Amino acid sequence: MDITQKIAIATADILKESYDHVVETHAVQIDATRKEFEGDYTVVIFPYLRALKMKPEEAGNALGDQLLAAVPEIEAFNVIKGFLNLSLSAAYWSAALASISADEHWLKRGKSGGLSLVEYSSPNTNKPLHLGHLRNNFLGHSVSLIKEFAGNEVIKTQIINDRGVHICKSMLAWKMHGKGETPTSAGIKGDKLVGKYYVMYDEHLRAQVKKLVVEGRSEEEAKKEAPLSKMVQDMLLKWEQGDPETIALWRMMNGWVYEGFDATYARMGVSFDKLNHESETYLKGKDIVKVGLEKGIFFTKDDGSVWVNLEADGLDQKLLLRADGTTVYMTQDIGTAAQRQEDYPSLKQIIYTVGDEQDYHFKVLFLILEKLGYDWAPACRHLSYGMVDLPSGKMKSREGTVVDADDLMAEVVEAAKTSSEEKGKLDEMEQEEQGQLFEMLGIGALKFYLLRVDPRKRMMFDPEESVSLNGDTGPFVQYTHARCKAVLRKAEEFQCGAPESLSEKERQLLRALMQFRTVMNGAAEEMNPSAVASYCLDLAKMYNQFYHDLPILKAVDEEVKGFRLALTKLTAETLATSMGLLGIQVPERM
RNA sequence: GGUCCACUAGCUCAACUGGAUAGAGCAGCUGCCUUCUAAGCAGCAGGUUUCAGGUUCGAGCCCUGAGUGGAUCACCA
Repeated sequence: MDITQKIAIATADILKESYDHVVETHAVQIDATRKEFEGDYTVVIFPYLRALKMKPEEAGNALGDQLLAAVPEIEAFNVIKGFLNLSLSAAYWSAALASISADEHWLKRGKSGGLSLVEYSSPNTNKPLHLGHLRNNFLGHSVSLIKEFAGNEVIKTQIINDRGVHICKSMLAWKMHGKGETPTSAGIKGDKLVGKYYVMYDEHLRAQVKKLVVEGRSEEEAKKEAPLSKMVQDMLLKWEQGDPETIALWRMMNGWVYEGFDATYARMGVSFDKLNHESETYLKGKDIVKVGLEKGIFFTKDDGSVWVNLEADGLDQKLLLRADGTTVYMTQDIGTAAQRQEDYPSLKQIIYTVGDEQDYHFKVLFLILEKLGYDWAPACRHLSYGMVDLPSGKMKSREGTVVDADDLMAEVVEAAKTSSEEKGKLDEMEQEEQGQLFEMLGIGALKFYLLRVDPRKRMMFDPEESVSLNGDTGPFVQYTHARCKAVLRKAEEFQCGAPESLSEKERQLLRALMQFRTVMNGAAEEMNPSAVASYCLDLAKMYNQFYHDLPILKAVDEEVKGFRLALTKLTAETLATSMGLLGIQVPERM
């Protein structure tokens, strides 16, 4: 049993037996003792002062005496104000380390928990991925891993927005100006090529609009009447009617984009178990809406459009089908949810990784799903994250301030290479292995940089800082792991020792290592990878202090040496596992 | 205008969900490599937690009001 829990139970017992004061064990507040005070764990006793009718110090001493007698692991205590600081024995700590090191489940995934579907990425198929997608993908992927580790079965999924006007724009521009250009002939990635035509369309359209405005039309009229707009609408219509030539073009250009995306995803280290194509699920949305209409969950307006009334839930009315019977965004999301229920009958939850500008949309979606009677609807979550800002402000494709995902990844890897070569520690490493290491460090730095911030918060992207390998960064954690490994390579066979006394650094490190499961479960519950990142940093800092202050291989006492080696081994494993949950690999040497 | 969300050191972020003297990193200054990896460690400096009230043993965190910034309130996705 966890020692803090043991102390909590003992505390509750004492309060009940001696003072007739009933406290739930989970309500007993026990924290790690702050480092400026003597002790390992601290019981906060302010809440019991009234019941005990004592002053803080008096109550602390009374409780401390009884805990000392009741819990054998406790060796000593001190009281400061309303805080009872408990010191645990060296025997307890070494036994704890030995037990965790031998526990084969400690660093392995749990088993309980239902089937969760995590959706992320979901880009439009008309332009390449950018910095915003990186945050989205890293978050979604990491949350999948964390949920899985906590015991859930997880299906990683994305919905591909392969339908609608935006892709038609690229298609049209390619048809008009492409001269049969392909990714191979142009020598660029497919997503980049399609993006190029999307931009081209936009430029031509703007020129046409400008001309019309000069001729006296309003901005809005001009946009509608521009020849290109009409051609795009025409093309969309043809697509919906299944015109073979249009469909073929659509297939080809989407194919280019997918190939490009796949290359980007591969480098990012993210993957998907299941894809949903919007071009396939939007029709299902229509069907579901019709069913809901029959059940009286939705209603029809005079023009024939279909709505849902959410006024009773404090929201407004929301359109689900246009008067002409075509679908909207919400309809498609309903259809996709229904499709998923069919694909996975045991589905318990869907987690949607989507920017916080869509908070309202998901509030509405979840309400509708609940009204439609999906029993897993209340468990659905919107993993809502804030936008990534640049020092120059918001990213805007119009102004060319978008940070391209491929470019950025190439940059961070290059930066990792440069700094590594400056340090010159890798001379003995094979060329190929070096390449892998730079990749690991660069991408690791980028992922860590984007994941260490609370997902819900908007964050600032500083290009300089993102490639930095010093300070609170991924490579700092990776370095610490490599450092542990270096020690372990030099060590002979060892057994976890049981020293007679422990130093402060050893206790701190071990206490942090023992926090592992609690931290991971919390991160899973909150869908918050930043909690894992913070944990990695804490652990790495503590290990480095420990490493710096105390000899490991050169410890004189064999018990001490064994203990410190065991600490080193567990630290390496814990760091590797934790970083793994962020989707970051750690090297053996660097 | 309605609703929602932010605001913490020069900058970027923490703070175990109400606990001790609010912590890290970066940037600045200063030390430590003939001892297990210096991508490290240690130190100095940096704060009225946007402001004004309130709740209580105790508030960065809860409540009220104000300020600043952002999102959203589409028959776009």
